[in-house]
Amino acid sequence: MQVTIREVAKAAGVSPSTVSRALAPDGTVSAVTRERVQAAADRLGYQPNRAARGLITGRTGHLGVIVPDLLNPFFADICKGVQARARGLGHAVFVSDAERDEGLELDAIRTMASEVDGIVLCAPHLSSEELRSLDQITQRPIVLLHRKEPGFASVTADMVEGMTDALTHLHALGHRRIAYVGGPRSTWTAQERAAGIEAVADSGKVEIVRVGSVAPHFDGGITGAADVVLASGASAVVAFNDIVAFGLISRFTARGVRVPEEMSVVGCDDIALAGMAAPPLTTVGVPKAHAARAAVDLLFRILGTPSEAGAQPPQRVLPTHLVVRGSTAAIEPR
Amino acid sequence: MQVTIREVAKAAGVSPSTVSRALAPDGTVSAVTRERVQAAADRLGYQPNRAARGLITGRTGHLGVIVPDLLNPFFADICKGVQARARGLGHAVFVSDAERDEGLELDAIRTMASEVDGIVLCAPHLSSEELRSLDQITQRPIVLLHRKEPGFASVTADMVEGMTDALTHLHALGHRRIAYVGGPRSTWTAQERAAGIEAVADSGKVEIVRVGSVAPHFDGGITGAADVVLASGASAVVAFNDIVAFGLISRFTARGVRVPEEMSVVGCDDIALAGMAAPPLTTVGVPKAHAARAAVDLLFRILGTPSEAGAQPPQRVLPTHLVVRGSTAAIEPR
DNA sequence: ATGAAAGCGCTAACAG
DNA sequence: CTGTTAGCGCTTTCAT
Repeated sequence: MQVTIREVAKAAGVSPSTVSRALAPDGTVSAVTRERVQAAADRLGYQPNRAARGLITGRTGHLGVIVPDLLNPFFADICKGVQARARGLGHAVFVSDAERDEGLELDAIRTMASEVDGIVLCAPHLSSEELRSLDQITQRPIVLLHRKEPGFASVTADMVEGMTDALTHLHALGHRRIAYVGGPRSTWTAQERAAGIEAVADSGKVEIVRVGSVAPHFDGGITGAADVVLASGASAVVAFNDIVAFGLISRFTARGVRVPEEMSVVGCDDIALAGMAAPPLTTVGVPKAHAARAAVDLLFRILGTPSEAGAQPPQRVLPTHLVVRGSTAAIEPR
Repeated sequence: MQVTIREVAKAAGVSPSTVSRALAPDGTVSAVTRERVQAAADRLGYQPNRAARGLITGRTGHLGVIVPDLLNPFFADICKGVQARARGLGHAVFVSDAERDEGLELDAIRTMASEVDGIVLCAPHLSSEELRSLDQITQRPIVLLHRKEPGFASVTADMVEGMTDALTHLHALGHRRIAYVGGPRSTWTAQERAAGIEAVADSGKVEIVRVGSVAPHFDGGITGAADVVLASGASAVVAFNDIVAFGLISRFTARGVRVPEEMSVVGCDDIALAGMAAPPLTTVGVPKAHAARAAVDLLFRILGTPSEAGAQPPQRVLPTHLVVRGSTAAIEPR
């Protein structure tokens, strides 16, 4: 069936434990032995059985990542980043798609908890209470990605900065009345981004028209929001994310409103397809792969250091970068 | 740390082996004992340790899925499908992104093999020989997704049908000279799709202009291909996939060629964003989630039945569906 | 129907 | 530096 450590031991003429040590990064073995064991292992195609190892070390060598929806390229990107970094650190990763469902997010965490060393969690739908309660149950460290919560380690993007840049950019182009189409109100992300907008609105340089909240996918809800934007007299619109921005543009185009000549549109996330759209989308670039890698690194740092009870785990905030493309333009002089 | 079977045993006043039997679906225990054990397990919040179980049963309860690039929504969709079905069947899934690299595809398979019950493999970059050699090594069942290979179970889409539909659609719109921009020549997928095109080309109803092969992402290579298409005198183009189609459209637009008025474009895959683009993309819809589910089901069927040596494992071919949107139109009368 | 014992493949003491 | 011993948590003979 599978080549075990005993067979390698026999082939190398040593004991199983010596093989174990020779293959461990910090095992105390002579260089000669290590080489001989390594050769035998390679020749036999030995793959250590992580389950057996985990049984004794308490480490599974597995990481988990939970996202609300893999169909959203934003999260696919995150999975890719987590996976790449984890591989670099010798860990395999379980991916769980929670289907934008609060219950499934909880389920996924509980199921995973006993099978991984730690979890990178993107769970915008979970309430703070649920999040907190869960920390008691799963004894595995969790790093929140794109969500900040007291008592949790996290990696987030500075959305106040991002939204400020977006609105400043539009202001510089002459726009004074700007619509904001928000995301699902119950999600942390939507609240965070809306807060970013409000922070700027308070400055009074531009007038913000708040247009409800839409589901972050391309559908009827967005169509309605687009019509509201059109009726509002705004000359530019910032969308909750790129997908929503695409939906708005599609509707504007259908209504004969040209982007960016008659309406500037700014998305958020900078998913890969943002640059491929017509017109290419100006958007608030949120770090994805980078944030994912940072989250994994944070997880490993926590795994490496015994957590002091009561201490606030590290929270890392990454910068955003406004990516100016073709969907924004100077307001037309009349 | 974690509640083990011994603690449950003690709490229920029975032996560990009885707990094991009581909790197994087909364990031979008296109803009373089972109930008592169940109660104790629930009370203590017992979660069986899959690693320990797997060590003895040889089943891990894990599945693996390997894709060439999670950033391509096509594969993200597949991961989502695999994950959803696996969860329904009580399995967690490892995802591995091979970064469009043949070596990493092989690595991923080997690494995973010892940790999963089976693998859903999307590996367009692997050669047939590598694939075959690998089957000898990993004793775990593999289901090929969107690739067919003798000796392997597989789930694929009928690309001859898909390409036929695409070209028939364009023919009906009056197009007679149609370009085809192919994908990376070394990949199975590109060969398969090109073959689909050739099957129709042989019928002689339309003239096919074969335009090189491009990497399936939005970049300079596509720009060049778009220019070749423009110079070829074709009035329509079929692209290897939707991403390439987006790239072509972008270049056409930049060159002042209107889509679909002056150039019809057909993509392939029907990724979620195909319908959100401007214009919305006409594309050959390839089953993704459906194929992913079928692959998982096939994997479980194989796991459930002892494989007969030499027998050709099942190969399932799914239909495609042409999705007509706004990027194709009747040729303009002159 | 239940308990005792023997490992699955591996690592971590403990000797030597 | 290396071999021997003893399990990790669980299932599975084999007795009873």
